[in-house]
Amino acid sequence: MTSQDRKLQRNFFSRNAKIVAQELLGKILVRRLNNRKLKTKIVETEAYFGEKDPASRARQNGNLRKVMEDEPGIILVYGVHNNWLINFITGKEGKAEAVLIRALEPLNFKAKTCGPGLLTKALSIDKGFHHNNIINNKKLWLEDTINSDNEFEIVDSFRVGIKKDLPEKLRFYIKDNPHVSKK
DNA sequence: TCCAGGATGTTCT
DNA sequence: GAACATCCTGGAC
Repeated sequence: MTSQDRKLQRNFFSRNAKIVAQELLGKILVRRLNNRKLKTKIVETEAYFGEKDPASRARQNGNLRKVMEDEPGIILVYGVHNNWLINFITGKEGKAEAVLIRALEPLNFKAKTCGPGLLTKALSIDKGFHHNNIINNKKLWLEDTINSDNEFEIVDSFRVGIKKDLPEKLRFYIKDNPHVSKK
């Protein structure tokens, strides 16, 4: 199996954000920085729905919603509280769904990645990645897990740090992982 | 009680 | 439409 085979393709993202959020857990996020590859494992995600989600800024920001309605696999970088947050567009076009990456586990380097703002700093992800494609990207992409490294338990809960939340559990994380921002 | 981080809200271009 | 500053919440000491 080549590295290309393990890359997550567009059909992975073209499903409901809630499903994609759960299946992204344990996947490998690779960031090519300078001359090395920084590998991280996704340990915490949240699903967002731009249209009816009171927590989503895409609700009032027309530009963000436009991106969320774009095709699945698009990277959405969003500035908040002087930090950058990274999302992946999911669902069918025009659906305005996205998955927020909240926490990562660094595999071959050390960094503080227990939070959406911290992980973007650790990987040098900024506004330059906005509206790029995760599927065909030279600097940032996702890979499926190589072997049976998928032995973990997924926990669902309500989202964190949000003023107005939906009455749904849209936050997912790997149980007992030390890099999750909150238990 | 203090420090750090975070899908908020406002302002500038 | 995009950038920034402030406020609020959660975790650490």
